[in-house]
Amino acid sequence: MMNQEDIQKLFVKALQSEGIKLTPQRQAVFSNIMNSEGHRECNDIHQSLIKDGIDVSRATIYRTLDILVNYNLIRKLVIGNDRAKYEKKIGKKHHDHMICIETGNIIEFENEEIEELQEQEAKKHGYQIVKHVHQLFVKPIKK
Amino acid sequence: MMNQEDIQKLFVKALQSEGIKLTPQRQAVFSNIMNSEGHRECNDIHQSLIKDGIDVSRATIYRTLDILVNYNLIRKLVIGNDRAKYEKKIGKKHHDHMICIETGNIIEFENEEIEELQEQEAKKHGYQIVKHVHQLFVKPIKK
DNA sequence: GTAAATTTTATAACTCGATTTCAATTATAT
DNA sequence: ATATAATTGAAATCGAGTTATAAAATTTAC
Repeated sequence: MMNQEDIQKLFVKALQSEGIKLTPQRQAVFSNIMNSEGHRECNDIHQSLIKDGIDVSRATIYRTLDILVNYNLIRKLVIGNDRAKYEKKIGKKHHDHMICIETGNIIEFENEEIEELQEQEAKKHGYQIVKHVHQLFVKPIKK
Repeated sequence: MMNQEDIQKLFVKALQSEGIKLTPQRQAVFSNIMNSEGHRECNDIHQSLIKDGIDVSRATIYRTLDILVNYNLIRKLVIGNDRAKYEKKIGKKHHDHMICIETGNIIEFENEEIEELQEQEAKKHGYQIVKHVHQLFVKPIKK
């Protein structure tokens, strides 16, 4: 299990690797994501920061998110034509998403068997998986 | 197995259901897709039509593609941030896609087990699948 | 400690696929 | 034929995301 400090260190390291500095804005974006749950879009983060009296431009938020994605600290979710969503990744098990088309609800699911099968499927074609997108668009089963 | 005529009938029916007419432009777009293989974007279709001396605007192409998607005659593929791609659907078995990140090649794959498992996964959460997106971003296995 | 150099930021302009508006064209009905 | 309606293409618009740039903040040099 990773604690707050360790996570913060990963962030600092990522910035160092990028050769850029730890600024209040970048810290604010990072903290905001790390102290939240769920799937959040740039606007959510922007709003949330405003509410805390911190005004960071959307441009900076996007730039920071890009870095966090590249260093595997967060995951970018693109579902349909909606705005991209971001979720924290460190300390969380891999999972994919089920999206209820009636409510918009996003449900996380994990299935080792599927993961294994898709590896095999790639191998069968002479490839190895670098990343994957697996989204189920669902509706409730009516009783 | 479905022949050309049957497929054409489905198209006519779709237009009827929409309450719109079978125009030369719409026919041209439809024929172009049905007589082609692979994953094609609006521009590909536009270019291809131009080459045949048929000038249909991109607006009309997009409008027609939308209808074809809604009536399950073609499938819309959105891969990464690229332009949407379309492939004919009728007369083809369901499959998902593997995208080589080195060449951009798109490989189709089908895996009954995965299909089954994801159905179960949805069920487990009280849902049934309406549609799904399953894309593997891969690179060749080096020997 | 102050000035110059560098980095970072926010604003606003821009990008680009896709969609929509609207005037002009084409088809249909009477 | 004339009126009505549908369709089209060009251009305007959309919107998430990116980029240019000038101002602000920070760092570095002296």
